[in-house]
Amino acid sequence: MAESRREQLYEELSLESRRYLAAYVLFNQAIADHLGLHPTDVQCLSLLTAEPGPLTVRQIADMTGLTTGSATRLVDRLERGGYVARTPDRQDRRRVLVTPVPERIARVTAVWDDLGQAWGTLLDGHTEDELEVITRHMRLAYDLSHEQMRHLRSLPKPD
Amino acid sequence: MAESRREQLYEELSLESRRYLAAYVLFNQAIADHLGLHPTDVQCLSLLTAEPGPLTVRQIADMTGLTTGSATRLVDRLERGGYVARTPDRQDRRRVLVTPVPERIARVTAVWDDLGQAWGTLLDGHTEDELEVITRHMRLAYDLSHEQMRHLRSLPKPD
DNA sequence: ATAGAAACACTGCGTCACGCAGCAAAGGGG
DNA sequence: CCCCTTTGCTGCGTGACGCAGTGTTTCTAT
Repeated sequence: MAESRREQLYEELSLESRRYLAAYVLFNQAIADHLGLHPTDVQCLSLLTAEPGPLTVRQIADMTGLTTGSATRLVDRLERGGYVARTPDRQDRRRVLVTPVPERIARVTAVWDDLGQAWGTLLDGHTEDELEVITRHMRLAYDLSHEQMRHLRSLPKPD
Repeated sequence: MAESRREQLYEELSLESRRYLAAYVLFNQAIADHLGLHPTDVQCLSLLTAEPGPLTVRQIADMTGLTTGSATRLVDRLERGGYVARTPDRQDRRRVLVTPVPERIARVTAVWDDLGQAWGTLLDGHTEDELEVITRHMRLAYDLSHEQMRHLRSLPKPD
């Protein structure tokens, strides 16, 4: 029966994605350990380098799920470590722009690139169609999770 | 040229997976917030329910990346909250088996199921082949990340 | 058989990331 | 001009975490 076949595929994907996501958390921790940073810091650097322009403290807070206070402390740590620099925004003088420092960031990206190479060989085993399927799925999952988060936050807490 | 086409697909997937993973972290936090738990606790419950049998404290420590001491505290919290129960292992009396409490866990899975339904409709948009492609990719990425972690931990820290 | 080593879970202890509440400065709207 | 919001920063307290050490149980080697 085709129905149970699909069910089985759903079950497999559910299980596999959980393992996949758990592995990512561990992986992020390992990188942070290796660099002497905190997982949150690495996450922040990942977001910073993924964006084209500089980010404000508030944007960092939103993207990491921290409060603005904690985001300030986060930027403090990264600035003290020399990973980022603070720049006042001329348009809106309330804002502070956080820009990555390329030379220092290079240490982090060096680790990523080293690992990215192995990742590349993994991707080489995929056809272009398959790559598109995976990318599309992640984009959909991304959109859905954001939608779910809004839904979740609008709900009352069961306590 | 097909080469740059592939490069572009790699770039897209790289970017999309980073957003995907960042969203997962936020999502996990949102669920934890909603339930009045910590992200680590939710992660642990996710792992517990994903496994068929009970886990030992050490296994939990390994799967979450915590020390055994912190894992003990984690199980303490979950036990106090009524989510899990400690059971001594008869075969190896050093070990403590941690089993989820179905009634209490139901609260968590209820959230997941509610979200899983929306996830289901997302998956309905995929063909069976596509599902297999995605699952396979995640399994490969899982294996690779574990391999990389071993590699990373064997390296000296650049400090 | 028995001493030594290893594994497991647990417990003080100190550190520090985080949320909370309050603050001043800067922007936007009536 | 006042009011309200937004932005980022700062005390303060909490608590999750790593570290190191303990007792108990299991494995190993001679």
